[in-house]
Amino acid sequence: MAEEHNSSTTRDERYDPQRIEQKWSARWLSDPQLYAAEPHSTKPKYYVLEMLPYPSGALHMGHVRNYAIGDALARYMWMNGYNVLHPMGWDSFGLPAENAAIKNNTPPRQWTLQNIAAMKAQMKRLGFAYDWSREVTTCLPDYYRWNQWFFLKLFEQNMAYRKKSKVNWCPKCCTVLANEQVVGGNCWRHEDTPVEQRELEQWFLRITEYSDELLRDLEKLPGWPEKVKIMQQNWIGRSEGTLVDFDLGGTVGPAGSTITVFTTRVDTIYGASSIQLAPEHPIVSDLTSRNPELRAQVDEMIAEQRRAKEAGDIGNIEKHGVFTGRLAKNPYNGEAVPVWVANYILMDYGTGAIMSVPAHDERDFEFATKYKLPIRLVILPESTDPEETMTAPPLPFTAENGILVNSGEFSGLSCADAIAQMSARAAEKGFGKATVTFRLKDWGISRQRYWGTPIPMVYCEKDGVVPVAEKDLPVILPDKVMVTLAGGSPLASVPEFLNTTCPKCGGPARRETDTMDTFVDSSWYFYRYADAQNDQAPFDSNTIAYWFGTEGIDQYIGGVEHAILHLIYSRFWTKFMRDMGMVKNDEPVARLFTQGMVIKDGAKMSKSLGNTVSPDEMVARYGADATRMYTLFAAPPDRDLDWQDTGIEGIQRFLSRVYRLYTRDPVQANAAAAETAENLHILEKHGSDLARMAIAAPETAAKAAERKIQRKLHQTIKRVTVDFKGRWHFNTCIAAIMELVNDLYGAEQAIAKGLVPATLIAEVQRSIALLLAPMAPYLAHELWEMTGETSNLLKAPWPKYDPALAAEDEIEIPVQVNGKLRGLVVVPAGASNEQIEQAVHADAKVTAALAGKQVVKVIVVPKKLVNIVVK
RNA sequence: GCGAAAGUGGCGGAAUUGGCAGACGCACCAGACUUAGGAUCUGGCGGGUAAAACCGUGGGGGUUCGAGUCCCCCCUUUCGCACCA
Repeated sequence: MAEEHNSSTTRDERYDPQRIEQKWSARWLSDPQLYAAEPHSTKPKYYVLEMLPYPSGALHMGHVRNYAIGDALARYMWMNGYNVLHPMGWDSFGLPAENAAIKNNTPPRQWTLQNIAAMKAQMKRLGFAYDWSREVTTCLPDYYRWNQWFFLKLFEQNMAYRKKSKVNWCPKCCTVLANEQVVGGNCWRHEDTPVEQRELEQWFLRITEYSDELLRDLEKLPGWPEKVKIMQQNWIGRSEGTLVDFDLGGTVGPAGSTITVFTTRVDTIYGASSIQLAPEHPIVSDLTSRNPELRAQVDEMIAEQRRAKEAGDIGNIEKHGVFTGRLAKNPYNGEAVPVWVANYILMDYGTGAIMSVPAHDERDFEFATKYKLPIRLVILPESTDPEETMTAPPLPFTAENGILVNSGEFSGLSCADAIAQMSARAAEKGFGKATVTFRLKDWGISRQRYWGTPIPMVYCEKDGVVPVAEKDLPVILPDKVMVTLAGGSPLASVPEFLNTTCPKCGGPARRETDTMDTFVDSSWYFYRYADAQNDQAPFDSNTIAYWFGTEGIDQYIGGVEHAILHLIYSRFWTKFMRDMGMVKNDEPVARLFTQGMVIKDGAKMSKSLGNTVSPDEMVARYGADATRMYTLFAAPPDRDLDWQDTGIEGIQRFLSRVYRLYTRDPVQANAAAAETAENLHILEKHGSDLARMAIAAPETAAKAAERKIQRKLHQTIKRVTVDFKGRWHFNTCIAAIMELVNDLYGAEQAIAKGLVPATLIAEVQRSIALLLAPMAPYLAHELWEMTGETSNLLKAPWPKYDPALAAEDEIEIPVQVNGKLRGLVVVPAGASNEQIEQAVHADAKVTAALAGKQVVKVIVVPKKLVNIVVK
């Protein structure tokens, strides 16, 4: 103890992040208004948002990186005079809380709130500048009651409906998953657990109502990564095609029954040689009703498809099928074609029935070859040369531009024209029509779990399915629940919850016991931030209009893993709210940034690989500033970051060097400079121009030293500003500051000798504090104070550079001969081309390289380079 | 199979529009100061050479006075999609 006190004189000399960070942390925490957004302001607004975490118990490096980027941006915008909204919250419903409850016998609520407290403390220790007065915790009734409120609105608008259907079931989660939550046939949370198919009664939201708009409006999002937009586009999967009815001739099932096929290539229909049905197609049961052997084969196909789907390699199964013995009539040419059932036809796309055109589709070709079905060519390649006779292409010929042949009256048309005319014909004759199908399906939100928002519906024997009255919200999630993973919704075992009265008739009724998908919570949480305390409505529309404007959140930052799930649901929710008149913006997010992963030893950090790095440990060892700054320095933010333990030490070394620039004792520095004269001569021997000058002409030397530092300062401000604002290349911002610091150390002798005015030194010190403020806020604040500043650095104006001061007096021009570097000439910055050429010809190295050669051409690129072409 | 991104020293990465390839950092080497150094400072650091020449941005072609950067072909890695009719 005593020793620590004794060392106090030297303690201040050393960069001690723990001491500095504790000091500032205490100050920041004592002012809850510090990072508060202003409700009204004359300043321009800026809403910067990072994806809220799931409160798993501890932040990982991926979080730190994500939040370090957002925090740097928020702080930068504050310094640029914006009214910044920078909130944080907790995506706190979900399965891990239930698993933890089972494992540790801790109630989910308690477990979750403990985790939130722990992670919030971590965030505060890291110094992230959040407006905690707007904190959103999705598992608390004051938030989830609005989920329920929205559900009622959706129900009113017929946008929420109940349907029995085949759904994805994760046996580990013991609940249903949305299509978006199935990754390669497996559960998104359990990547090695195949999803099963179950038939269940479920609540769905009609996201497909917005299929077209969700696709079209991607064009309104120039601030989104192309990659994310393409992923969404693929997910929505819009496909234009034609429905065509093939008549079964009344031989099957109800008289006059038909099979409707969906095709994108109706132009090839004269080449159709069979109909292929999905094994689960409803008409198959009619077709197989008097043929048990056929039925058995179909059942085996269904089982096979299910197995393949669960194994995630549907698409690789070998194609096979079985002829049903029936024929169907092609309405275009009257031809009767055989009806087959095939294992490669999927019931959940299109109509579950296709026409098979082997000549112009690879899959059909493979199938037809196997079963020796006719392969009839009906499209020929479009010839570029009109003289050339059209020749038969190799099969299958799947190009989409060609000319129809063997297609009756449509022969001779181009494929595009034929599709239009043939679709029109179908509509006219009543056997089909042009149509659009989507891969996107309605969003199933029922979950057979406890820890989620109760769906506010009741079931009454008399009145059926009845919504809970708005005034009775929230439907509170009961605390006392035995959570188990044994099938069925845990809430069904809580009589106090389950048994209620019907809002309509007052008679006995049962509550819905399923809870909502947690992606409901995250679909609109960022609106709640803008008006988090509102207990009358989810939010006030005028407040939203202020923070969202017409384009949405100014900058959203998060991982690309949410490219489809969260981001498509959020877009849907915004469009629904807009149609309800609640918001004016069409899209929730104007600009999206997806940062790269944090990896180590070439792999994503994971407990199973044992390559995790604990933020707490890093903060304890190197401080929050170094930890944050390293995540910004090690790679540009959009790329994966390869964590290196020695890398963060380099950052800490840099911060120490910066700190020392402010603490260097002038007396000691002067003592060090006592040997200046001698040092100058040593430096001169090392080739220091400044040293040479200081001996020969002290006045000129002083000017030169001053100018050199001043120029570097302004160049640095410029580089940091441009890279920060324009490109988000924090790594090069930091590199630029490092260069400035290196130069200052290089000028140590000059400074010690008093060649550099104290005012300039002070300006440099203030500027470095300002430039570091977004990235290393603790140290920056300390340095700011050390320069004698008393204003709050958080909102101090970002430094400006003077282009005139940043400009070089002299520039070095590389000289090439035939494109190879042969010399370097130094000319005044404003030198004309003639002057440059003169200097070039005066250069010994260049003239040597030119000796005996004939100059063909001299290229002078102003201020850049000279290239002399010789023979 | 389709689509996208990437490939630069021992490593992470610079090079904004075609103009000195390798900024900055790590690691490493040498030196200084030290009782000591896992502190700090100075210098070196793509290959090659005694020094040059020369060779170098995944490979091969091309455009250009000049290519990491633009064009064509190919290879590798990562990610996304995948019987989507």
